Amino acid sequence: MIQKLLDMGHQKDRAKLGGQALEMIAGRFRVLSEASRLKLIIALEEGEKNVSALVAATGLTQANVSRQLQTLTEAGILNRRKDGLNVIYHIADASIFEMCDHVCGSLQRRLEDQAGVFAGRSKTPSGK
Amino acid sequence: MIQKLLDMGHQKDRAKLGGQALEMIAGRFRVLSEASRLKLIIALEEGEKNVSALVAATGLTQANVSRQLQTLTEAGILNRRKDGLNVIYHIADASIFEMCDHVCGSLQRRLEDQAGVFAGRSKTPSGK
DNA sequence: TGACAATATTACCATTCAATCATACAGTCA
DNA sequence: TGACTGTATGATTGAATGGTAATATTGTCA
Repeated sequence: MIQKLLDMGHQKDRAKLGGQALEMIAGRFRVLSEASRLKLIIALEEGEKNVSALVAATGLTQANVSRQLQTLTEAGILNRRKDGLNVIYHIADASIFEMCDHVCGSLQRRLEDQAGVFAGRSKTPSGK
Repeated sequence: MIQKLLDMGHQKDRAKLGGQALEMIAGRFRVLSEASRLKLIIALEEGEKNVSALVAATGLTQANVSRQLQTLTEAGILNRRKDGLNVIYHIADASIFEMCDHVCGSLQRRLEDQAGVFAGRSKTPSGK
């Protein structure tokens, strides 16, 4: 099974992605599909932080932060390190930020097209 | 509000992304967080298809395909075009595929690291 | 040791949502 | 017109999960 999953990366043809691989990809997207988790990721971009600092930075409750950090860590997006009473989290997979930028760009293009419609200069008719 | 969202793309500093922008980004990820929808996207990579063809290509039920196509279209990822009885869908935002490749690469690196642990040649200790 | 601080976990509720069935709608052709 | 095909849409159900409050756990210090 591990091998089957590893094959995924070497797969030239996305059409041959198996159900398991698709589920893994979908799962990764799902981890990023919650604003609270994105908040945590972004707060960690400027440097590693312990839980208390993340609570302060995001305005989320301690229990919630702890929970979402677990999700992000299990997904391999964050790493944790203990330092006395503190647990310090940091970004383990910086490619996350490229993904966010990708989405931002995509959303921006979309919004600009929509704005264009209202301005009467539609370039990309939305086949309604 | 539109302007606030448009600002998103010009934002140099992700830390300043507002709550609305974060919700939009999370929403985009959420659309991609279901294997059935990824299946449809991948099926459309080789070219536009009508609903029946997508049902055949994915093995999903017609009602389900129709539902997910609606979600994808509303998200701006697909476009629709009517041709007689048929409704033909095609990719509207090809950057989706780069995102999938990104995730694939990220997952692959992660799996290889994990495999390395089992092989006794761990390069990236997982701070457990 | 006891008191305290930082983090994690448990139990729970409320919400979201994918999937399905049945049915409605739209377009074609006889 | 009616029969048929392709697609969309309620209505419903079950499962997953985010948020929270309370509590447990872990480590520090006096």
